[in-house]
Amino acid sequence: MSKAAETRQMILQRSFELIYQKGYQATSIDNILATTQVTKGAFFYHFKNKDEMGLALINEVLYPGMYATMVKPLLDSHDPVNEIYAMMRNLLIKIPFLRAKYGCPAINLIEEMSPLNESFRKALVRLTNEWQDAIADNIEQGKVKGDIRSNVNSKHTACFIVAGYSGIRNMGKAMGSGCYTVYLQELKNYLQQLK
Amino acid sequence: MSKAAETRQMILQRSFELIYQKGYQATSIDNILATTQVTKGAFFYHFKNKDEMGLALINEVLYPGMYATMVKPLLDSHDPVNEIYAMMRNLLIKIPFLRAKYGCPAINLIEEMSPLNESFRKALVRLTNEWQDAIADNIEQGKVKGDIRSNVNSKHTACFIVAGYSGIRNMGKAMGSGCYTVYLQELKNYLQQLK
DNA sequence: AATTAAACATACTAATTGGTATGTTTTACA
DNA sequence: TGTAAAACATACCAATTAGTATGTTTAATT
Repeated sequence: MSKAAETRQMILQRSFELIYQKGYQATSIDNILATTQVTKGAFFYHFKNKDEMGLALINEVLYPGMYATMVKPLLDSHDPVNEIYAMMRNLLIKIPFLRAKYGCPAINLIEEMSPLNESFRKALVRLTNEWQDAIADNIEQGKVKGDIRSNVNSKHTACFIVAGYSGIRNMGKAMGSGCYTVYLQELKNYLQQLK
Repeated sequence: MSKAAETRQMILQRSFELIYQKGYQATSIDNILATTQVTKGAFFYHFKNKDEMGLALINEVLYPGMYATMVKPLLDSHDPVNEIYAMMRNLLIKIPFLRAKYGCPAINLIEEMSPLNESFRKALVRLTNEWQDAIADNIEQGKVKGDIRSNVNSKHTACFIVAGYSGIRNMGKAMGSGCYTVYLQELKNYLQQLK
């Protein structure tokens, strides 16, 4: 990776962390410059404006990260229901970067920016759909295997599960991580009942 | 109500609508002044600062509104499961003020302000808990009546339901109101299975 | 109706915002 | 190794921010 590409990457990474904790609009460019030690000239050489940086951040940092932890574990599944649960448990309590107080970076961006920026919205819908589809595919495989009732609507169920995750991330911000374990218990019940 | 009280109430009401659509931090005081036709002197006569106004807004506008639509319909329930579903359906698709694009004002505030302002967080936790408790009480009544299995954990179930609502409000921002009906169908399944 | 405090108005401020104009320094390559 | 373009640095700008200082008007009570 060239030095310029490294600078760009570093700006995206640090901005991602700042925005995760403070929100997109509340994170100023000067704020990013201070934590990256990059000058304004360098920043605006790499990105036309703040929103273009934000979009790059979604596609180049958020998307790969979420694909690895949310989608990949569900592909070529052997034990569908347990894999969905394990993925969720991993996501909620095994990734040190994600803290209850700050929620989930993807959910945060959807919440804050979807109504304000159409480009952001579309990029974030893509992430959500990919996750939802992976969950639905997983459930379909469970149906083929006979692990899951044939009258389960996989897409609807996937939507319900995604909503649950999104919601518990929101609750966690106000209530702390305690509600994660409660949620996981009920998720297990819900998944069990699909059998 | 005295004229001063009316002014104060009007500021809170209009601010509530603005903040609902743009977010708390993105709504400037000048912005509020423009839509209320109130001058800066009047604003700062009624509120010490922006955050105090925000807190008043939570307690005096958000709280009563949400109590009426989310808590009250669940008290003294005759048909627990159906009342939870009806409340949710009403909340999601029967209140014209609430639009999918802008989500739920309470959820929005939790998401944006919980990590940033401890007073806001506490006030919002109170709302959430009150709703969650009303749902749990409703389920307990269902257990007494024999409508709901005795091995259902009412508090956990309530948490799961609240998370679901919060999450579908988030998804609705990105995907539109279509996902509401999908969610409601799966919620019905979930509630049915508590019987 | 007179009075006085409550209620509101106007004009300002210092700090911060995203972004630009105009430089200087690196770095890759001929 | 010379050179041109890529990569970065500095100094600025106009607009916006929350908040204040200092007024004037309105309204409730005697």
